Amino acid sequence: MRPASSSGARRRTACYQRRVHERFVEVAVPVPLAQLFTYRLPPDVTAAPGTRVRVPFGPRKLVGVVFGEASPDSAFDPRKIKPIERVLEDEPLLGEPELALVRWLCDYWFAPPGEAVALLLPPRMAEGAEGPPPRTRLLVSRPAASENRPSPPPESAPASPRAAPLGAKMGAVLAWLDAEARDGAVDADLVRQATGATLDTLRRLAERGLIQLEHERRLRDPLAAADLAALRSPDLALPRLTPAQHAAVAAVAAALGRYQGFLLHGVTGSGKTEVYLALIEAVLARGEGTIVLVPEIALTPQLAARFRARLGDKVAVQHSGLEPLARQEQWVRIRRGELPVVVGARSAIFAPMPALGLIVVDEEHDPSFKQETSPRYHARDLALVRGHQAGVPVVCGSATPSLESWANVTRHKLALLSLPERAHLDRPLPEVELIDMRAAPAADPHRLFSRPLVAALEATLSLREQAILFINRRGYASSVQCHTCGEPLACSACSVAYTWHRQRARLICHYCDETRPFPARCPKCGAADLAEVGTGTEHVEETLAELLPHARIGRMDKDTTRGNALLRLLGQFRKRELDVLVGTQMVAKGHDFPGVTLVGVLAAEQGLAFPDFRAAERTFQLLTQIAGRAGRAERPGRVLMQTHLPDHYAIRHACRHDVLGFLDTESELRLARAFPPASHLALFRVGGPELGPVRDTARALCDGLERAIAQQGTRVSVTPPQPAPIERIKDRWRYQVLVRSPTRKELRAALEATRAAWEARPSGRLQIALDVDPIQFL
DNA sequence: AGCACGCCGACT
DNA sequence: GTCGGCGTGCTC
Repeated sequence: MRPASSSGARRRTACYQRRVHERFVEVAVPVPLAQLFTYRLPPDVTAAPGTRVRVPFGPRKLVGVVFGEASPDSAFDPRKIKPIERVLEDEPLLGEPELALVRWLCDYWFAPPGEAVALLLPPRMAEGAEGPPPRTRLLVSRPAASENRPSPPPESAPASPRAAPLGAKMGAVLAWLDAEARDGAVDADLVRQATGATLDTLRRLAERGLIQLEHERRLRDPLAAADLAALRSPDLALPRLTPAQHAAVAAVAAALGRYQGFLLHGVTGSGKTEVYLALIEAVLARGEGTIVLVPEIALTPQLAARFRARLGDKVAVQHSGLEPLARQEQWVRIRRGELPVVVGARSAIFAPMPALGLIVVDEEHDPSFKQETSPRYHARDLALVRGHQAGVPVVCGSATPSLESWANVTRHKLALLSLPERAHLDRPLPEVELIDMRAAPAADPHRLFSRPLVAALEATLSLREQAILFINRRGYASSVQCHTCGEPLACSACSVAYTWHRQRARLICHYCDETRPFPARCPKCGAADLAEVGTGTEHVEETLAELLPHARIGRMDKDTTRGNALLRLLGQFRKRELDVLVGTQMVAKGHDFPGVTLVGVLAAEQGLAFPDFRAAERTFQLLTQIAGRAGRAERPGRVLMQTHLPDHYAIRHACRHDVLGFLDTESELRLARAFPPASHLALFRVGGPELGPVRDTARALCDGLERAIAQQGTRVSVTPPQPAPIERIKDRWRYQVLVRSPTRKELRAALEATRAAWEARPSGRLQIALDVDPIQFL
């Protein structure tokens, strides 16, 4: 022991004690920076991980989330550490499991923690708002006693306000109530609408005791009862499982209570949903909850309705169009355990489900599970992580599994469950006929329809059956070209041709939404020689109307499904008020149309030319899904696929419904070309208003990566900077650098080593974005 | 992402 | 003479 003067020792002790009592926490602050910030906890203040705190951040105040205790050996200058200003709640809002999931996300996708925690909170609460206020509605009723009560004596009339003469509005309200709502209460809004009375009138009536006003607390129900009735499909009530379904349910049920990943491969119509429902019921019986992830587009209320019909009001539905307050309220109710089933798109993986028992990812191959804006993450992959962390099984279902999941089956990371037969349908999958458009006789001058397809449509209609026509392009023409100079009309802000929308009579850029009228002359050469090129849904609809004048035709694409129009269209088609539905890939997803016996595909090869190594996979999945739409009820189905590329393996395998054959072929190609799942990718996107700096930044990034790789001696490779397939969007140039590695570890090492280069914001209005496991390459 | 600071052009 | 353009740097 070192001797010390008593005063010095005392000073040291005091200092030491002060430091011991000082506690620091790491806070995720809502800024796009890939780091946590350390704050001092004021004395006697505690903030467990998952608590929201208000903190000073530069010149402003922000609401962040406590991630954990700061490590004492933090390199950050302790004098610069600021204290937390306020702790927003006594009990942590977020649980440790959810925080662990977000930590994993940040680590794997290099995402800013501040942006990632926001995924865990409903919209307003991330900004510091309190929990959702209870929503009430005002109810109006006549007091029961008033009917028998004698009218007030006339002599008291001038003195008592009760007896003051009733205004016309007041009288109308009373009359209306007596007529329409003798017993029970009515929504005040309804009364006001019917009688034209104001809230003030109602209040005055209430003061006189002539009516009664009361507030009723009500829950926001995202799925109105009306939708349920309209969409209930007739074959819902068939809970008997086929042997294959039963085996799948048994396998997963046996794994409840521990982690196990499953790939449920079931052909279209094999009843995967029935398997999910049986499992969810088993999980509910254990007192646990289930998260069900569905692709964005499949969030047609149809699936939700089916879950509701079976599971009642235990189901939370997360809909992208859900109002913030409704979403907030659902979040609270899920957290309280009142809604043990959550059905939602990718963000539902963050649902605050207590006692999680199972996670289901339906249509696991769907690209919409990948978020394409920061924080970029893949919900299917996160589902497996959450399942692993929580120790619960995860079921990924698809008729056309992704190559990634298929590889995981091969590597024994996922257990394969197969539903080879269509359930409750004595029909095999429909026969698919390929029509080689290079040889087939055309039925119309534009050669959109082959004669066999038109004949099949006529036959279908004459039997009073329905058809779906699939063309994966919206608008009328995919471009407008000058015959004299050959230039297509292009958007001024994007390197993209305008799409011609004849119905709106506008040329529209699908990337920046800029529109302009169809010019009389070519803006380049002045010739009045502009011609439509390439076919979209509008053109198909129009041509079909000419070929089949008596057919009732509906069109379903992004342009016709604004707001509630999608539901209306689906309802009309289901009720057979339409004979033919022309549409983009929307028509392929999940809708169950019992009356459809014919499916026509207009350009099966469309999409194969995409500059994306998954182009064949996408096309195969889309065609297989479309083909599965035919003949789902009592009648056999028929599929006709028109194509100019009848020999392509994606099309051939789709025609034979040969999923395993496609997966084999494609797996080998991926291996040969070193693309995922045979390798791991990361994509850097550089964007900015001027080409030069963008290209230079991409170049520098590339050089830095190559130096790091050489130094590390790994097998990672980097492509030279290349313009993105769409080189310019919204007046910004776009370049990309692709990093490829045989192992995840080596990929990460290269990315980590160059962190400083891509994390710091480059000068100017340049930006660098990193996308780990990219899906979208445009 | 904000927000402040700072250094050069056209206006009350 | 100022108001304001957006380049640059920082945020525990």
